[in-house]
Amino acid sequence: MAITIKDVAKAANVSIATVSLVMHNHRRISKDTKVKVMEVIEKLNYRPSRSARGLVSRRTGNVGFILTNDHFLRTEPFYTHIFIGTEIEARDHDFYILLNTIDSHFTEKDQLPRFILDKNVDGVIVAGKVSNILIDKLSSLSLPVVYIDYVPSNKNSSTVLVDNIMGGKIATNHLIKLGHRNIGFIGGDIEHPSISDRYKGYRQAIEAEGLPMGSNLIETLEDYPARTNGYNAAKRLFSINPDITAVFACNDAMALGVINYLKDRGLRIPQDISVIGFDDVVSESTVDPPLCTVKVPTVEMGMEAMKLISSHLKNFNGYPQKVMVPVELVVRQSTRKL
Amino acid sequence: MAITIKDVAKAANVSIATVSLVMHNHRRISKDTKVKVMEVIEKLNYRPSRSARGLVSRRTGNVGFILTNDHFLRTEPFYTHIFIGTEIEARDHDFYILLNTIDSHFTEKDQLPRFILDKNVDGVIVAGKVSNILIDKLSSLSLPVVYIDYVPSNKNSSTVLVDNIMGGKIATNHLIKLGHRNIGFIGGDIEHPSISDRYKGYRQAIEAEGLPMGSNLIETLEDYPARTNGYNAAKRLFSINPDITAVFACNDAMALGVINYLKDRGLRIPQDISVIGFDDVVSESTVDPPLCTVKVPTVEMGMEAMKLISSHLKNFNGYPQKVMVPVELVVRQSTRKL
DNA sequence: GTGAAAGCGCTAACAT
DNA sequence: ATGTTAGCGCTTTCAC
Repeated sequence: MAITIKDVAKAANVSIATVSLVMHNHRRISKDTKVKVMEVIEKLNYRPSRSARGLVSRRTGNVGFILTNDHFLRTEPFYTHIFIGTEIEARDHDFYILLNTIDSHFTEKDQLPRFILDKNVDGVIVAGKVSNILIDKLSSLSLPVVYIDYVPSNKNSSTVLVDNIMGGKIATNHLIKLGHRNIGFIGGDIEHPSISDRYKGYRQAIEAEGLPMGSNLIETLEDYPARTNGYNAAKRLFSINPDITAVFACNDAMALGVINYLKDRGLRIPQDISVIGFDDVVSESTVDPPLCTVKVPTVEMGMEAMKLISSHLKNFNGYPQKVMVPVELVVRQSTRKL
Repeated sequence: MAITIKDVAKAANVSIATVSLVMHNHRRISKDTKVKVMEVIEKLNYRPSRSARGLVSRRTGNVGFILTNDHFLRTEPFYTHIFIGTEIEARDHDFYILLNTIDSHFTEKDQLPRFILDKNVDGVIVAGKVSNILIDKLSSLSLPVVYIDYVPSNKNSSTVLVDNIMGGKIATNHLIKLGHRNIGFIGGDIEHPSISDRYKGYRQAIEAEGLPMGSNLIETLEDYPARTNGYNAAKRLFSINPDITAVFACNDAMALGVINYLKDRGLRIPQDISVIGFDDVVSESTVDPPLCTVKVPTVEMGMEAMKLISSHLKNFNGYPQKVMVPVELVVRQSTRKL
């Protein structure tokens, strides 16, 4: 039988109400009793029952984490690292994270995640792009929601976003500083806000330098960014403009595809062409040469989201907040000075 | 205010006890009332409160998932896929999975996962190799524990294991069938049961065929298997025995290292050397040529573990069970007929 | 076969 | 500043 609040009360010679007040460090408790009770709690190693607490306080102490299954099953650890970030931060806030993957094409007919139907979460974190139908359903729920790495159609939610514009600039400026003047951009679904922002940063850097930017330098496909797409995009890009000396791929997966294509054409990286990616999700030794990229602090993003949820939950802070996390250039051997 | 058991009872014109009995499909309930109550539950969309249930039944409805943080943060999705498998299966058993990563070098001083200290789980799933100290602590806890992909020092626990011996045989036989007679094995930490079993399978296949197996064909390093290890191991292997025509690497990460080494030496794969890996965690288009490997059904392993925990929890089935999951050859272009 | 009622461990309103 | 107490929603004896 586990230690209950009664055991603590008895051992400390106070009422259970006092113990409860101490646990929530209520102001109207004398220093002395507080210390005394705390000592007993410590000694008995008392942990309050989450069920009992939940029953009376109508809080579960759980936070739901929603992710599309293709995002979770991706070989790149981007979203799983965000997930682990929420878990790490949750420890400090005494929450537990419940994961639920959903179909990427969530429709009107699909059920909401089980933890919502079960009323088993106090708030929800959504990572990555999800369907507007889901977003609408969530926002009609009066549950705090924090979006990570995606700007929901419903604008007044809290978000944790990557500074993609800055990242696009940083990547492009790196190439410019290395002396490149003919820089290709390879994007995925340009409708995706992250991709379009990275492209925006690229444009800004190019224009700031007064470099030429014919439309032949941009190649975007509608499909989901993936290596094969990167391969095909590179093929098209170089057929349009063979004079390119450096490529900025909108993410590492595409960059790998670009590298594969260039290698197949017998070109060397970085001697013939410099390549830079985005995300830093590729293990350094997987690809030869190691990929120069822009690092996204995935674990920290998860932590930030958890902090936001927690502040919404604890302070009844209803104002949506926006957190923008910085990115960082990671120089590796896939780029070189011209 | 959410629907409670009282609302259902009132609407169905029965007592709350009856509703509860129906929910647990108790035998002593007449068909008629059962149908009637079920209809009301359906109509009102009633979901019992997990807190209330937990309070009285002393069950949380949660299962803990323990993983070392380096396993979770690995770029290969092996353990994250196992994790998602437990989550998928948990839906059918009405459990929630709580994740907790721990340090790989869990010592006497380290705290047990928070969900255990909080008594917030009914059972625990442990994936991958963990320290004996943790295993001992867990087994002294009177919580059902299921181990995935690792044989705990404490032998009488339930386990979900990969048929590594069979996998080693399958991989080696594939190479033998292609005409290879001089086949190298590259292993990681041979102390690790998975690795040693794969090696065992390799030996069995080689010996069954009456092929020579000088000790020069085996190269095991003590370090954790990783690409750099694979690279260095290949270097040593080929310096000892330059006549090898095919390499069986104990996992995909090592295989990538082997491929990198061979490419650096100017050898072509599979024309000059065939390479086969194990695990199938490398995206097909990441490596050139696509890696032939032995697929481990990771998601299914997670599902099996959840089934075991659930059966232990629901049937008070105390007998430890062992589930062995089969592996499967995945033929891709990194091997060829001699 | 069904209902009444006790009680799980806790919080919070109200008493003192 | 601390104690008393009602009651959160459910399961589970025990009556009937």
